[in-house]
Amino acid sequence: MYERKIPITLDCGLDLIGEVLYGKWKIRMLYFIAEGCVRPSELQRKIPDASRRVLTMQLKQLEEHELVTKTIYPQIPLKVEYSLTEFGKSLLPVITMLGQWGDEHQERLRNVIEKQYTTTQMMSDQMV
Amino acid sequence: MYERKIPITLDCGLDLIGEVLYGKWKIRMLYFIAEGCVRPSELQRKIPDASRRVLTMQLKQLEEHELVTKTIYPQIPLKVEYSLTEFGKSLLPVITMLGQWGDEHQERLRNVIEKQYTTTQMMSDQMV
DNA sequence: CTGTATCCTGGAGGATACTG
DNA sequence: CAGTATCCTCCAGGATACAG
Repeated sequence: MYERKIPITLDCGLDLIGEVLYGKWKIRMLYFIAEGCVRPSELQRKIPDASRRVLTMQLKQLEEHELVTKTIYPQIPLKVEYSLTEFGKSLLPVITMLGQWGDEHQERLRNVIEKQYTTTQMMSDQMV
Repeated sequence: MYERKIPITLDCGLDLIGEVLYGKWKIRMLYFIAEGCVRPSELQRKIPDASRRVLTMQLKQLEEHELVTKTIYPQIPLKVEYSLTEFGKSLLPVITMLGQWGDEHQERLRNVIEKQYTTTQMMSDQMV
């Protein structure tokens, strides 16, 4: 029907990127680090819904995946900064595209998401 | 440091697209449907790791989010086909880009992922 | 300030068996 | 063939308290 416009290897590419981007806050963190929020406390402020523990964990994973670099300044109080590696920067266009699509279809998205939400609501209301 | 190259609204765009793409198999399903695997059984075959139940659930969500359309042919045995809406098709470039990035960095990705995996292994080995 | 150790919970997703 | 109903597991992520 769509005549295989997409080369098959993509399938595996999706796996791999999924591996690296998996984690509730990772994309956001990359995004904010790119924006200049390079210290954990800044990120924490930007993403208040995330717990400190998870924030740290996912930063560590990003580091293991070589998307960010961690720099420790041995001061009191401690100062830590994260920055994107070249590898990490190569991901920015992808993230930008994700965000742009969401942005461009903002209204429609809000509609369909809201609609689905209220449907769920109705169902749980009926449960009572 | 990176001087805010990315417009701030992206942040919300990321939320919205996340909402719609959230689900272990959704991106894959969209991808395969675009490729011409339009029947549930075909998708099931392409994604054998997914359970029938979840496959159906996520298809239903994609439908609610207006990314796919469901067509039922009242035959025995039943025949069902899914196809991308225009809205859904607008997502293809994004998916393609995701997959391409993963594809292009395939080797490096395999390395860092593998490395992290073995690290985890070592740790759980030490646990013993 | 940054990071770790514990404990706990929600809910996504799997297995299985069933209906139409 | 397509979909649903139950039941169950597992772990990502939150809360909290503490340490360097």
